[in-house]
Amino acid sequence: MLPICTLERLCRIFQVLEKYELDHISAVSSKDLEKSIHATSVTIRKDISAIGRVGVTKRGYDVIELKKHIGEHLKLFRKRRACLVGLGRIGGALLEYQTLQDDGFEIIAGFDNNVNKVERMRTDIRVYPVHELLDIVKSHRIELGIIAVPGEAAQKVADQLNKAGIKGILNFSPVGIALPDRVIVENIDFTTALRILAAKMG
Amino acid sequence: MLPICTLERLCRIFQVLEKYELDHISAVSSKDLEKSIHATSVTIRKDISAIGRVGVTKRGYDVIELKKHIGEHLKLFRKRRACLVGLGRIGGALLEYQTLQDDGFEIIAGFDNNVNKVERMRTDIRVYPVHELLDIVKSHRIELGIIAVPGEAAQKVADQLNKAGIKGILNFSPVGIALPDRVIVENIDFTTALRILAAKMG
DNA sequence: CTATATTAGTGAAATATTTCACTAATATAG
DNA sequence: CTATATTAGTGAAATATTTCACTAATATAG
Repeated sequence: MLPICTLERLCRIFQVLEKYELDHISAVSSKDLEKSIHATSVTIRKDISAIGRVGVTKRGYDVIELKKHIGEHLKLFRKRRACLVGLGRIGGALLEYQTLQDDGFEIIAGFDNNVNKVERMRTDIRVYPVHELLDIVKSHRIELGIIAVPGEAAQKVADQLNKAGIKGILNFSPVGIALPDRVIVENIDFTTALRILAAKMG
Repeated sequence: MLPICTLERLCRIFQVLEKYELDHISAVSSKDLEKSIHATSVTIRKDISAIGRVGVTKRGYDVIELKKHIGEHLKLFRKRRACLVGLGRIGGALLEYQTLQDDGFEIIAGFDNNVNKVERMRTDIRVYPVHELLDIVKSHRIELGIIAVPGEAAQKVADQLNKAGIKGILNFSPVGIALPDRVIVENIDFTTALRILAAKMG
């Protein structure tokens, strides 16, 4: 198994490569990646070599090839069926990210207690009331849930998603959610991120 | 110096303690924190003991006291003057987080190329066009910048903030920004977070 | 064509981080 | 009151991660 930190850096490298690709830059060295990945070149080479070598001496890595290589090893090209719970500001911001639709993630359903919210959204995902979550997630075989509800509702939503057999959760709410280890949880918490930043600033 | 990972966990513990405080729970054990922090109790005890002991055998930690203790060591109670660049969906969502205003962060100015955006916001921060960024950040001695602009504008904004002498940046744009080490950068990237989640899901 | 510089790859050493295995303290059950 | 269970704290061991120090390859300058 790949170390978690390697896995995280590889995802970030993947992200950066996408930008290089758009800029039609064909090759990139581990040294080039240092600044944007915030790791040393040797760490980056170790990370890449952990999934098999693809670099060329003196030229670096072929952008397209490396991206493909990382994507395959991390199974990033496999379409993931996802749902979005909570269609407030953050939920809305997420739907605007078409990258998600482009790249591996397919948001199949939205949930909100106010079903009319969909009318204000520029998207065509189906929106359901939260009490239908269990059924819809099961019947559409959704494997990934994005929680964008207020903190006080997050654990309840997480429990529902868990009950429906979800495999991973991206949690935007400011409270940590507790679930069995079977479910992978990634947190994105603005306030904590700001505090970490402040603490690092000293 | 505190290890980065300890520092990050302490920030998360701080966050969780806030919730306990609201629920009027007076004491918490390292075991209780395990699930929400996603670390073992012994790691949590090590983290806490790294900033000086405050626990009580058999009872755990006093919520209020521990929160105060962490806050002081991490200088989380010091007001930080911040600005927000980009008032689109994400910027808007951030402004709604009153926690930021409550707890250590004071958003003093907003920047957007469309200055009229302020009218749609339910907030009373002053909004300026981006070209005034350098002046405003300097004159208000803002030490922290939040970048919530589209990827293609992020590096330019980061350079401006750097030039204005900012100390830390919270970057919501999906591109990594390159700055001298003097500036602490913390990234929040939805797509990468989803990919990390997907990769961990296997 | 040759020397030099740059770059990937990698085993080993160094460093960082977590976990083990224990002690000390004390609340609680009986 | 006594035994037990629970919890914090912590040095040492174990593990994970990064960095060092090197080799091999090759593009580029001259």
